Amino acid sequence: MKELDPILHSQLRLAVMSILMNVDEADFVYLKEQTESTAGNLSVQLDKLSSAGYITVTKGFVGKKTRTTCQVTEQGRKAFEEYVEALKSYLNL
Amino acid sequence: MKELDPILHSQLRLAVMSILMNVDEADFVYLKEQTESTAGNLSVQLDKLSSAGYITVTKGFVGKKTRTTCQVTEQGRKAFEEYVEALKSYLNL
DNA sequence: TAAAGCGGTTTATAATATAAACCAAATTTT
DNA sequence: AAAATTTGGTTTATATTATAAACCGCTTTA
Repeated sequence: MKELDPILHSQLRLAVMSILMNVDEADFVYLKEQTESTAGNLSVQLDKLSSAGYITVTKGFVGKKTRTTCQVTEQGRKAFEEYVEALKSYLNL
Repeated sequence: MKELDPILHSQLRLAVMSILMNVDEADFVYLKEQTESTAGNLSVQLDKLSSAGYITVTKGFVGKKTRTTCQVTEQGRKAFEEYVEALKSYLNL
C-alpha cells in the first residue's frame, strides 16, 4: 500500500490545497471563509504547507489593509497529484 | 466543504477498511502483512473501527492457535462510501 | 524444561490538529 | 479625539491522535 503524504493527509491542509489547485491565488480571508476554519488553525496549516514548499505565502497591502495571498507551487501541484493517485488505490477508484 | 469522517481519515484505518471492502473477511496476521503495520498499532486501530461499528472482530481458533478475523459491517460500508464521496469533492474527481 | 516464536493487548510517548489568547493597525462610535 | 470595536492575522497552550515499545499467555522447538 502506498504512503499517503502526511502533509496533505489533513482535512484543512487538503481543503486549502484543493482550493488553490483551482484558482490562480487566494487570500487568507477567502480561505478562512471557504474552509470554515479558525484563523489560528489556518495560520498554522498555511505555515506547514509553506514550509513543505507546497505553497507560497505573500504579504501585501490593499489600500491600508494587509493582505496575505497564497499560491500553490509546482512542487505542491505535483505532491497533490501524487496524493490523489495514492488515495485512489485505497478508494478503489 | 464536506466533513471527512475522522475515523476513516487515518492511513492505517483507511487501509484496513479498503482491504475489508474487497474481501469477505481478513484476519489480523493478513491485515498486518498487507498494511505493513506493527501489531500494536493495528490492534488499536481495529479497536477504533470496531467501537465505531464499522467492523466486527471475531476471535476464534484454528487448531490450537488463536485467530482474529475482521469483517466490514453494513454501517462501515456506508461510511466508507460516504467518505469516498466526500473526498472526491476535495480531489476534483 | 528452558528458550524462542506466535498472536496479540496495554501503556507510554511522540506527533498533530485545534482553538484560545494575544497583538498591531485600522476603523467606528461617542 | 479618545475609547471601543473590528480586521487580519500570529503565538502558544491544550486536546486528540497515531505509533511503537513493552508486555503477556500460549505453543512449539531444542
